Amino acid sequence: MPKKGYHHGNLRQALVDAALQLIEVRGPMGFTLSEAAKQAGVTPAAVYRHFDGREALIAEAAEQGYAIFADLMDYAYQSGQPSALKAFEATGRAYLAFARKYPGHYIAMFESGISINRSPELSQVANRANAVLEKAATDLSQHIPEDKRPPASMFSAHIWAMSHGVVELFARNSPGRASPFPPEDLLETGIGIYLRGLGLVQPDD
Amino acid sequence: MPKKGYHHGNLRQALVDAALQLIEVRGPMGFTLSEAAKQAGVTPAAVYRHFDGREALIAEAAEQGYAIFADLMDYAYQSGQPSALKAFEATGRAYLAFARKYPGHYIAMFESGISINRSPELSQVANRANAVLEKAATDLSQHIPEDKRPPASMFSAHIWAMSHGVVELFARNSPGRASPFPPEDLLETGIGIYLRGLGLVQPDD
DNA sequence: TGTACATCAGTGAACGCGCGTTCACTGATGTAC
DNA sequence: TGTACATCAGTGAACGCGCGTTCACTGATGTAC
Repeated sequence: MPKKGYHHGNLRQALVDAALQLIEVRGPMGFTLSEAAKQAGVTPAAVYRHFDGREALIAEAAEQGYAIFADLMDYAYQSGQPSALKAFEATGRAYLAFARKYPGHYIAMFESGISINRSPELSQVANRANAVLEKAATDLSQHIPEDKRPPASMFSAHIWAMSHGVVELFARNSPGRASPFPPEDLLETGIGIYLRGLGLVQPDD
Repeated sequence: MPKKGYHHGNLRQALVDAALQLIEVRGPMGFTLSEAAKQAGVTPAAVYRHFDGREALIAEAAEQGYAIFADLMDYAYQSGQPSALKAFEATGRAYLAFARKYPGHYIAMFESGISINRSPELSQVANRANAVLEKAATDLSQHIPEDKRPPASMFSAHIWAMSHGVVELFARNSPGRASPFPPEDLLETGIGIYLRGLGLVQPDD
């Protein structure tokens, strides 16, 4: 974060980065605009040159998070092609990998309390992320006999819920609530059992 | 909340109740000691007659929540006996029912950031709640062939994760993130598919 | 039953603090001539 | 290349606010005699 004198050069992004780090360390509500400004080497008032206020800064952090998230999910999905099953499993892993690698973004997105409908840009990029998971679920559900096929959106909601639950309960440093299993294993086996329940993987695999 | 004059009568519990309501409305960090005191009809300083401070008040709310939670889970478990399957499914439903009926407690327990190891009493009652779910999982896993039986604690972690995920993503009023399905249905079907994956319910059920 | 007194729950004023936000300003940058 | 000037990113002082916490106090309660 080199300060080049009076003018910063790239303050906007420096503020977002500072916010992300603070959100990660202090929690979604422990984040303060003033501290983010200080960390970027700037007066709190300077923030207002780039953002409408505290909330707008968090929203930008979340928006960038959703963009990374969507890219990651999409990459995972592509990497599993042409197997619908492999693609689906890869997106599941990508979810947890994202939460681990970008905890600040993850918190801004899911725990900061900002509404997804705050701005058109935000809701658009959030929907893009969601669409990847739903696409993977739709592909996969083609392999289930039509009459016992659950709606793909339900299917993806199940996986999303389990992934999110694993992250929140076991992958965050919630003191004293550590699982006896690595979160990655927990999610992998959980999704495996779920898919077997759908008849998508063989009982003896 | 009748104030009986100078002495309140049951201020301690009134403060906990006020805290719960505020936590529910304002979020885990939006809660303030001063506001809870005001809502209980009392000076902020009066809180210190009953609690060591802000955190202790939240911890008490969480502790009461865990106690209710454990009772509810236990009741559900008992109500399903002697069928291990029915007992297990009932505990799953009880999880969501608790989150819906006691949102303030739920948030204090899982989203306020207080550590479960803050006090022996807290960790004890939290473990009691957890133990019920694990017991139900253990019972049920007896019906799985021994060689392909996952550890019961993994099993219960899966269900816990999915339940928690459904609550956080779809049962809370996260604006714009509403599921197209009622959370209860989502959890019911999700657990159903998972149990089928374990070979515990028949494919044609 | 009535009085004296110990207990202790709640008061109210005060504290220092950091917050988000505003405002008139200043000084670095880059462009026009 | 050098100068004048417009632009605008960041300053720094100030604001009002509500927070958690402390303290010496007061007055209601309930018990001993």
